[in-house]
Amino acid sequence: MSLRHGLLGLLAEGPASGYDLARRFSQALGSVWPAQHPQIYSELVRLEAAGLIEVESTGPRRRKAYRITDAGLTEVRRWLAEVDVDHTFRMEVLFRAYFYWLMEPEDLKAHLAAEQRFFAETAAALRGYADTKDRGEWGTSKQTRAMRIALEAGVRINEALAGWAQWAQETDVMTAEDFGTAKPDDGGGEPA
Amino acid sequence: MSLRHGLLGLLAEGPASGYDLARRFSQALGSVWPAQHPQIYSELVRLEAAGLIEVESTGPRRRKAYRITDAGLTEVRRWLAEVDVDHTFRMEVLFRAYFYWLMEPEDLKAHLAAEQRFFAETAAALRGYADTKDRGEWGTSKQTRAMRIALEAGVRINEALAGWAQWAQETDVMTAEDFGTAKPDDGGGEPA
DNA sequence: GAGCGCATGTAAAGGGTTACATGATTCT
DNA sequence: AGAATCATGTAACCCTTTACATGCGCTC
Repeated sequence: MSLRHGLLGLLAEGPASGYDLARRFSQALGSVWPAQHPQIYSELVRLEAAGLIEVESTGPRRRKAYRITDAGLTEVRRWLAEVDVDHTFRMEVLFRAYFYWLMEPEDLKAHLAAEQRFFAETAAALRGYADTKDRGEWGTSKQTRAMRIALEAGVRINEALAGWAQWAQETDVMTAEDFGTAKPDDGGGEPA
Repeated sequence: MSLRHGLLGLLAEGPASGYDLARRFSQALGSVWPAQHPQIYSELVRLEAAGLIEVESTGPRRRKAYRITDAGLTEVRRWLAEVDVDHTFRMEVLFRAYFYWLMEPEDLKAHLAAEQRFFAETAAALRGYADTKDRGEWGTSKQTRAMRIALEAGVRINEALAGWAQWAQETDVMTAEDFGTAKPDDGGGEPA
């Protein structure tokens, strides 16, 4: 489970409320690890019970800000240093590609064009954001620099996918004669 | 939920058992949409109850092969054509990057080097597989061509991430003086 | 005082993983 | 005969999403 450690990581930057954390997930973080507020609030309760975070202050509108404890800081660091990275992705976009052969050629063309646009726009937006970091508009703290690195990955992945969508449209791989006929081929298609 | 439609998509290629499908997920598909056998078996039961698939045959070792029905084929196509793509990813690799500032510099260096190696190797393996497709070793069916497109995305993403990991190691963004000190900065780091 | 955004939560359902369990067939 | 692999399933638990619910504080 990464959410637990993600929350600890965010709280390592400074105290924050569940609402604050949910906002950060809905922005940058949510594009690589979605999380909605009910999950965040309940995870915070568990983290507090485990002594990894504690209530720092209460504000207006019964706002509760949490602060990370020493035990919590140790735990994030342990996660980062010792727990193996899970390299499996979950990307519906690519999952769908395996089934493109079931789509009508016009639908597929439109789909790929829309994907290309989407990824190119996302990449451009992230690139613009990265540029503001490079101009120093967010300071030069360690956190900012780490975010810059994460941002770079986002830019490159979105650029790569935009390029892929363009390639897929241009390649004749999918435009051959038998494509888009009503029925699938019989048989599995395993090689000799 | 994508698994339901993924199973339908695979069964559209031809009849298969739960075991077969689990194997395909553990190979190529699992890298973009993980699924273990208990989930697959129980989903197959639900798909059969919904009339989207039916038992085609029973074989040795009480093997049960399923075949997609016309309703099932219609349903995958509807999914591909009408249901909006969910562009959110789930990538622990990138999620961690937001918290790199909490890592010891040596640990981070080693981590990034390992990531670069991993992605470069994965990209190379996928590229090799894609080449066998381009040499026609798997035929030229629609399915093969769709898989070729999915494969290309895998190659490009892994290449992009290998490049990113290399860039992250080379950039001085993370190697500045204050990195790796025991305590995080105080305060949130929001801009002016 | 009406409406909006802040802020927190609960409940229920759905999706996904891990552990456990079993039996059949093939290979050596 | 024993080991490996094929093949299916159940149970328990955990993670995640969606819907429902509530109240406070600020602004117009």
